[in-house]
Parts: sequence; structure tokens; C-alpha cells
Amino acid sequence: MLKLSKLTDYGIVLMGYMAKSHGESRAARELSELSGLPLPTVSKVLKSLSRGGLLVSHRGKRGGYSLALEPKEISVAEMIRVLEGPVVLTDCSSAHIPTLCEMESKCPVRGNWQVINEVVFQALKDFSLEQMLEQSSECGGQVSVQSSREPRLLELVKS
Amino acid sequence: MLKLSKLTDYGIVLMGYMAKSHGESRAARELSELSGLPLPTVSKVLKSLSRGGLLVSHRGKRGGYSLALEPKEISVAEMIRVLEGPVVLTDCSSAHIPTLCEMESKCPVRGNWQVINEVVFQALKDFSLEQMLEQSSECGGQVSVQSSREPRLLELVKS
DNA sequence: CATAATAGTACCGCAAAAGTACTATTTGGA
DNA sequence: TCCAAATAGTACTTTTGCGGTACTATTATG
Repeated sequence: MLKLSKLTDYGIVLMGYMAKSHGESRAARELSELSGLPLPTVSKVLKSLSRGGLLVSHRGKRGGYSLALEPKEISVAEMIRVLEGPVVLTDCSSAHIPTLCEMESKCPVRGNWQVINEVVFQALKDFSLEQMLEQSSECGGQVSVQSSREPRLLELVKS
Repeated sequence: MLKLSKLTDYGIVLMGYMAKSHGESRAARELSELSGLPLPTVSKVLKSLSRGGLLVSHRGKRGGYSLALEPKEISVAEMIRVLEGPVVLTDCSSAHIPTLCEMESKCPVRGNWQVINEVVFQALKDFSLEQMLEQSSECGGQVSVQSSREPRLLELVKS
């Protein structure tokens, strides 16, 4: 379903918590309690984010993680890339390695995947962590953001 | 990696072959030989596309499949939807069912996933099967479409 | 030096994808 | 009328990779 993995989902949520308390260092345990996610999982994800350069880690007692950049400098695309690799929809379009798809010569859609990837990537790149924290513009963010926006989405998906 | 499943990839390639010989009915065996994909796999995928309304099937001897719509009327989004379900990046944004994410009340990024989904979906919707058949505008489509375009993609992904 | 945090690694279970096989059904043509 | 060739449907097996967990090492604070 073109879905992100759960770990990626968690990671973006955790980045959201980090951004909300910007500047402050937070331990994995804290974030685990805040988010309700199991500690080992949180640790794993934070480690990835740290290795990917989106968080900086402070070891030792009173250690923790803090954001490496401003929330507005961090794009959704970047978080996805760090958490589950580059944004590419098909194997054939990820062929940096010269192992080209053996059917490439006769493939009728060859080449155009990369255009699509680029478009999707741009969409994700233009959305920053800061923007993700904002309340949805319409429907000030009360009870049911979901149900009020759902028809629109559904309409699009079903069309 | 935000990747499509192989079956979906195959499906879109097969739709490409169908579009190239527009109007003509093609049997699964033909497409299997054209594409080099194993026949059972091709059958499976064509069946899905048929059930999804993108192909029409003709049974019996001299049967086969043909396109249900004009190539320009079929979007990449539609093919993806038929082959692997609606385009939604996270579980929480697919909640038509009122089983909202239990962490929703405290989720810092709540609501905005739907905006992102919509953007991605639009990008995929605006790309038609017809467009996928066109040669890439730059680099007339000779030997190495890949290697000539790859640096651009890489640059984007790495940024 | 003890404590509390991250870093790293390795492992296991499970679910979904991918592929395959088999049978039923339909249709055209000899 | 019957056979052949095609799709339809179902069910099974294998594999892959995600998700989760445990354990150990390392680092820094007080």
C-alpha cells in the first residue's frame, strides 16, 4: 500500500516530540513515556535518527538526544530517508549500481519512474517537521480531525 | 524504502505493453513472452487488474485481456490502488474506520499526514499510463537512460 | 566508583509477499 | 459435438524482511 514501516512512523512521531521541546535534551525513557511506545523500540529508532544526523546524542548520566537542526530545516523526506532508505518506488529506478533490470531494453515504461520518484520526493521534501506540528488549518484541531477530513481523502483515493 | 511491491511493478509494466498495442487483445501467454515474466505471475497480476476494472477479460479460445480505458485516462495512482490498495503512507491516516490511533490525542503530528498523502497521491494521479510510455524528454532514450539521469536523482535523494 | 544513559550487536517470531500448482469454467473452431 | 485454449478461482509453500527483544559495551556525571 505504499506504506511506510512502523518504525519510520514512530520515528517521525518521536521527532515531533523532540521538536515540541526544542533545544531540550530528552532521554529515550522520557520519550517512551510520552509516546507510549516500548522503550527498546524507542531506543532503536532514536539511534537510527542519531546515526542519520537528525539527532545528536549525549551519553552518560543525564544524557539524551536533542535535535541536530531546526525543525524547519528537517524535511519529511529526510526523516524517511534516514529511517528506511532513499525514496524510490521501484527497484529499477534505484539502480545506482549498474545492475540494471535485465528487461530494461524492452521495458515500455523505462525511465519515467525516475520522474515520478522525483515528484513524490519533492512533495515530501517540501514538508518540514515544523509544518507537521502545526494544527491543520481547517477545523482547528479539535475532536475529530479525521472524520472531517476523511471524505476529501476518500474521494481522492476512490476516484 | 517507500517501495511498491514487485507485483505492482510488474503490473504497471504489463499495462505498458497493453497500452503499446492499444485496442488489441492480448493473452497472458503473449505478455509473459514479451515481458519475460513467468506465466503464472503474469496471470495473477492481469487477473487483479481485470478485477480492478483497468482491463477487460475475454474468456475462451482466442480470449485475452484488453484495456478498459484509454491510456491517458489511467493514472499511476489508479494502477497502484488496484494492485496494492489505497495510497496511504501511515496507518493512522487510513483510518476511515473510527479505530483511531490510541495515541492520537497526544500525537504531535496528528492530522498532517493526510495533507502529505494528498500531495503524494496527486503527484501519482497526475501521471498517466500514456505519459509513462513517452521517452524521457532529455536524452532521447538511447542506451543508458539510467546512468545519464541517475546523478540528478542521487543528488536529490542525498540532499 | 557507582549510576544512568546511549551504542552496538545479535537473535527470534511472525506476517505478508512472491511464486507455484491445480482445478473449474468459458468459448471458439474443427 | 467435442476438443483445445484461454481466463477464474483457490490453496499451498517458500521466502523475505519487519518488528520486537535481550544482552553487552561504552561513556559521562556526580
